[in-house]
Amino acid sequence: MKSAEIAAGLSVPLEGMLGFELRRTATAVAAALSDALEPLDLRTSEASLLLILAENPGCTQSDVCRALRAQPANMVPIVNRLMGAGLIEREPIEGRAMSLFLTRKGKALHERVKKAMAQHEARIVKRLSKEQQKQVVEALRIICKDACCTDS
Amino acid sequence: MKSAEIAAGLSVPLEGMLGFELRRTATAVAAALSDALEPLDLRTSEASLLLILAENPGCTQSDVCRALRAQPANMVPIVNRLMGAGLIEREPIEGRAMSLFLTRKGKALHERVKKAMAQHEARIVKRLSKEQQKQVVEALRIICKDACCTDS
DNA sequence: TATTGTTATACTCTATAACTATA
DNA sequence: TATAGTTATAGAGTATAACAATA
Repeated sequence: MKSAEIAAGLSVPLEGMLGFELRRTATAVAAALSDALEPLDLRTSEASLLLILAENPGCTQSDVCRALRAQPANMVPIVNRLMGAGLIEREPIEGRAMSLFLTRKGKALHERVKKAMAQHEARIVKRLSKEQQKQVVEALRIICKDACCTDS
Repeated sequence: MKSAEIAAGLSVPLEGMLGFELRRTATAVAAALSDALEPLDLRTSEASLLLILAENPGCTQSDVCRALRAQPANMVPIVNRLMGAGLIEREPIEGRAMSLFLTRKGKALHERVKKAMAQHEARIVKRLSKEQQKQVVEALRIICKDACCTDS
């Protein structure tokens, strides 16, 4: 007796399928994170960049792209917005490559981002044991690999 | 030694966080499903509607919305496209409510959707035991609930 | 008046193609 | 030529507000 089925009176063949539950949960979690970051006036992608730059000062945009498996084109507006907000700065290094750093303001905000992220994470895993968390992350990585590659 | 870190040369503080792995995996899985449905000229949302209508002939759009936790406004283009393709039809029932059905063509395509969905699902869980699958789905549901509600 | 459906709109993430600049 | 970054654009999902139609 699943509550969703009762409420809607419908049989939902998708319930219980991993792909469907995955999407539903990821959407809910993303929305929650978005809410948590709103007071900081940051989007998820922007907050991720701050976290990465804090741990990897001086790395380039393409470094970040590879790390996040993002498209270089999609990094541009993110970097631009953070630069506009005075949170990060760039220095040319080699070729067209740009080295990225947090400004003092960026470092200060990063501390708040870290806190917000940790709270968010704690909230979504609060009813899972450490062991369960580890298992889920491991399973997600396996699934991700099998979904990504056309491994015959 | 995680491969992503080696490749990029970056330390990615997000790796291992449930929220991040969730988003990454969900994105990859969604892309894979999208590819799997492309030969049928269906998007994920459209395929989901076919599945639901096959099991709940005669239900209304708002029934579907509640079942999928979707916004009514977002159902309109989906329903329109499937009607335009001759896959579903509607009958007025009560108030403004419309009863939705699969056409013969829709039923035929639904069979192919079911097969494609099953293959997709099999692909993404192929390296997980039944037990693991169950655990992951259960964990996802718990996470989803805790992310959704502002449960103090 | 409450429910159902519709329109219009906007934001985010993701993706691609075509381009510029530099070693 | 290969790499890094940029521009423009497009598609898909999700969200809200305002509206129309019907019991």
